[in-house]
Amino acid sequence: MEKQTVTIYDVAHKANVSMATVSRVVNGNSNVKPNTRNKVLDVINQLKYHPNAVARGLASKKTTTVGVIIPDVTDMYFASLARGIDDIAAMYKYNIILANSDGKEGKEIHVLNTLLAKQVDGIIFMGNNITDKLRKQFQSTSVPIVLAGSVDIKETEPSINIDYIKAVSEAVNDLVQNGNQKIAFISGPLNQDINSKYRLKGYRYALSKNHITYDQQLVYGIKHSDDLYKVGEKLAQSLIDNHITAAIISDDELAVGVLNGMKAHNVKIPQDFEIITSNDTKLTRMVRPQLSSITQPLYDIGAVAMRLLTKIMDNKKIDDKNILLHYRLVKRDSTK
Amino acid sequence: MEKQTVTIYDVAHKANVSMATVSRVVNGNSNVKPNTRNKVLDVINQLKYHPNAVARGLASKKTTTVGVIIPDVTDMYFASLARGIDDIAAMYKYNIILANSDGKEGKEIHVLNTLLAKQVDGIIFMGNNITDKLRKQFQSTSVPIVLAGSVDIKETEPSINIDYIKAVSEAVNDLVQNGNQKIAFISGPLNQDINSKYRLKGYRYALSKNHITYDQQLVYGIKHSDDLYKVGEKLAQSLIDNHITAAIISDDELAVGVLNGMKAHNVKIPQDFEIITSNDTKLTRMVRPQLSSITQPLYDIGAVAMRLLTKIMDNKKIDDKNILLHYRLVKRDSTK
DNA sequence: ATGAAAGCGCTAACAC
DNA sequence: GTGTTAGCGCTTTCAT
Repeated sequence: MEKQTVTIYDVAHKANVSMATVSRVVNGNSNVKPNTRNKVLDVINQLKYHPNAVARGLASKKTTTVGVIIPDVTDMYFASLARGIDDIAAMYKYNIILANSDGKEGKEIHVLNTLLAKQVDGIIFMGNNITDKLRKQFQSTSVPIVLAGSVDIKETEPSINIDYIKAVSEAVNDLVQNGNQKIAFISGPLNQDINSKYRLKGYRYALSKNHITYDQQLVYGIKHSDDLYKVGEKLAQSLIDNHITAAIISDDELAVGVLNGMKAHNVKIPQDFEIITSNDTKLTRMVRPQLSSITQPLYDIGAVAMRLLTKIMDNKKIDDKNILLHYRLVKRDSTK
Repeated sequence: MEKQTVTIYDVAHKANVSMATVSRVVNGNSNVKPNTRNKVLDVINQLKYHPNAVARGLASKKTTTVGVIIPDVTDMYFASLARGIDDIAAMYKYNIILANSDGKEGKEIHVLNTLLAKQVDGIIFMGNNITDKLRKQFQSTSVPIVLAGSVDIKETEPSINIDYIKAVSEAVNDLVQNGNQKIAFISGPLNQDINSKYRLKGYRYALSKNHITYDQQLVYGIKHSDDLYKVGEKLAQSLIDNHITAAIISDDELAVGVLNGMKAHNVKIPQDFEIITSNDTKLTRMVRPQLSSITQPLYDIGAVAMRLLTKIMDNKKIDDKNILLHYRLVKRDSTK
């Protein structure tokens, strides 16, 4: 009872045409007489013929699948991008192979190679850090790669991001305007470029603009952790001890942790402590007080990345390879 | 400068062996003299040969990829399952093609067929409702399918779930023990079996056990919506008007909405209103008060589903095709 | 232990 | 407009 596969040959045979003709109607090639087209279509229906994408992929050297490397699907930030990616992919008849990397270089490289082995037509990479080794891997393949919500300081690959430097700078400036002098910078690992070379830079820029001296003590670079929320929660004590009155935080879960941690210590938000977070995931609106945030067009970052990738895969020339999408600063209830 | 693909032929040629032998070493077949194996391995490294998975797929009729149909990756519940699925898939050297369906029958069927066209070796389906049409599609393919966190009232396909009836029943019983008489049942659409045939059943069972008459007025079946959180928030007024003092809620985002909605109306949680939610996503621990919840082993549901799928794909016989994983009731701060 | 050769199901020249 | 045919890169009998 193995489902006997019906191939293009069977259809051709039964319809009294050549395989080429069947292939043409299946692929919507216009060079087919309406008559024969219908005949073929009929047989296709009778036989319940379904094209085999693997065979097609081997013959045409295109799989209409793209690889998507993501640190963790359960991270709202990346999941939101992934949704944008998949929607646009579907729109262009692509499928995505999704692979979690935990942001670990080893996994990233491994998964990149299996994706390549599967002959994906393109790759969208998400990750907080592009190491030299990884960059080298990127460059050693001819398969197009686009970075989504992920910076490459060397900008060797096309990418979609927001201007993290300016965004953070604006946020910090806001905090200063509200009267804060001791503002914490809380982010993921500082050995990740996005934190040290972008966000922290924006932070320092805003401080200097406002003639506030940079204090290393106020910089919290969280090391890689499975549960940023908990880390944030535990940070509260130190924040209080250091007499800090505000924070710019790079991750929403981390920010929620800080928020709850502070509240647990009876610190009033925003009266005694202000928070601005960075990703504007739906979390920001679910906690109380709602978190003020840099807003990013999460879905669009993914969507634009995928759209850009399709262009590159189609060999269309692209004008801008490192695109910055618009961000805004949304004041909710964690700022005065 | 097109990257000239090096094939198994090139390796065979340069190593002075047949393609069959190269194939054997690549696939770890033991029938190769250590000597030749090493010779081949050497050449593989020199030539930087990488097997083409598409060609392999066509020849072997196995793609080592499985399709994963998910309503929405940005839904924490499903994303958590997806993570479990991918981890186990990776462990077994499978990749996953992830496709969002929005839980819409049309999309589900469409995506199922493109997955099949891509010759996936198996499929994991997640969705709140299995329609007759969908079930028919499932049955018309010989590709194994496993349902994860998704019930099929007819149990035609293998599935991994928790016992929703008992879980909800216990939760409601708890609410009654706490003195509540007017307990709302809040869930997604009641035309979805998981809500009407399972959860609601558990709710009614607990009520009758406690001699409380079932009141249709207290049953809130939310129609399909993009933003359950907002829906929940708006529900508060009605809950108050109906003098309801507790609720069992089927979705965490929905529950958070209700929680915040009630708080906005100055209703004290849990003193004046108790909430038990159902999925125990990390959201439950991020809001204040923290939500009491039925706890589900989210990651494991996905992991077990994938593991079961590998067994079926390997034609191993399976003992239990409809598996119920353990749940518990975790009392946090939204219950007395 | 190794090789020869026939496909896997389709596409893409190229010819007519 | 339609057909012929040579691959795409690999696995898998079947011999030896």
